[in-house]
Amino acid sequence: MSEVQDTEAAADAAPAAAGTAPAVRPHTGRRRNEAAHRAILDAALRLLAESDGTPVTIDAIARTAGVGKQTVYRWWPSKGAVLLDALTDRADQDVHGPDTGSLGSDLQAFIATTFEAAQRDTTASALRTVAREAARDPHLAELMRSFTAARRGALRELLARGCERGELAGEADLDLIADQVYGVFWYRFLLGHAALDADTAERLASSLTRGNAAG
Amino acid sequence: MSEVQDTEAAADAAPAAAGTAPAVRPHTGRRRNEAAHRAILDAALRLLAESDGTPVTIDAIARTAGVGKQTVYRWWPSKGAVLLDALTDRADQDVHGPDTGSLGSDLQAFIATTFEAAQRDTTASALRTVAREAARDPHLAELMRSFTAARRGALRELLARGCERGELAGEADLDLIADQVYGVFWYRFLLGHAALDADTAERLASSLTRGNAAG
DNA sequence: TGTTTGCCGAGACTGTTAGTCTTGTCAAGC
DNA sequence: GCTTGACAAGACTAACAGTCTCGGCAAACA
Repeated sequence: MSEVQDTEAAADAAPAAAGTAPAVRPHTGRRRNEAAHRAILDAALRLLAESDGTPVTIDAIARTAGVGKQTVYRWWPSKGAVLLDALTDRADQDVHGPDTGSLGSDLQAFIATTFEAAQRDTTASALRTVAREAARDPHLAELMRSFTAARRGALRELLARGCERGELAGEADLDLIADQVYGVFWYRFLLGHAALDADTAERLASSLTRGNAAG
Repeated sequence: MSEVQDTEAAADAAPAAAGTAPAVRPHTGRRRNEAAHRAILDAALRLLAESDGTPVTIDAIARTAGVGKQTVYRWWPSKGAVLLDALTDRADQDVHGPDTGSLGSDLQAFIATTFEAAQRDTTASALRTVAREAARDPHLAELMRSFTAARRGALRELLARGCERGELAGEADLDLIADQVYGVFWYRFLLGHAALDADTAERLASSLTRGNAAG
């Protein structure tokens, strides 16, 4: 997700003919400071986790990281990009559902894991804040869309395996089932009117399995 | 939902004893202009409907309504309150689910109606904008919470009827079922990655009915 | 060693918007 | 006619995203 521009990658290109575009030349000057990069991500994550719902500002991130604002914008194109990068930085990027051989237990494990991961203290507040910011920031919204699409895709695969095994009806709408899972998750997560606990995960999994079973 | 302060309502209270709070006295001076109130709501609704995702500003509402900004704040406490009021102004406030005697058809009708209502051109854009604003505005978020709670309550009643009739298992989690409906709805409505059509409503209703049937 | 290049921190600056405050006007009642 | 309080207009404040500028410093190279 980091937007590091690699100037050196093109350094071995042939020199441009005279009179055309300026010659590609090797990188010179001071290099980007990886420590600043990390400090920004760490600061963003900490502020996100500590946020009580109020938006996290770029000024605060830069100040906390001991970094100039311009440095933030040198590495990321917008505030949203920093926030989402901070959030996904340490999370497994390749989501992989469990594969126990039974749809019921796979699904329940997947849902329970999702619920649990979002409840972890540092994550919950950060995720909520990012979701809130995404509502206003089209750039972040796009990043969130691909983020959620990846998760949904993993769940869909899990469901497809169940379908192949004949545990789900052939005409079952896998996308709708996935959206029921993530719909409940986000709805409860953002409104906070009801729990997202292991018991809920179990009920949800069994309701979905029964509701879309073959036969 | 209008936050009209009714100064006159307390006018017939007994005069305060000397030395305590100032005496309640009848209203004097120019009265509030009901036409301005309506003009603001109409302007807000129109701007919400026309909004292409960019936030609707108070300045724009006031200018469109031909009204001073202060007048807006005289009637409503915050921008969010105006927006939600504009949105709910014409909607049925008392949500009532259908009652055909069969859970399956009741549920399907309820979901289909919900999906359909949200798709109406003027509503969809307005609802999306209000949801986006609610993400940043705690006051509006609170109003939205009670707004959604009312809808969820109507759905829950519908489900409770089905439960009494024995169409749902006694141990079925009615709140979870309701949250699946509204979860899918908001998830798809806000992300826009999949349709909210009559077919989806039917599949969702039947999946929920089968997944939580008695026996 | 000295020069060039480009990142660095610091912070001033611009533009936008929510919400408040001010001013002069106008209508309702006494 | 006087008092009261709503009214339109718009100046003002405070936040915040994102840009720009500046002097400083480190990496490569001559």
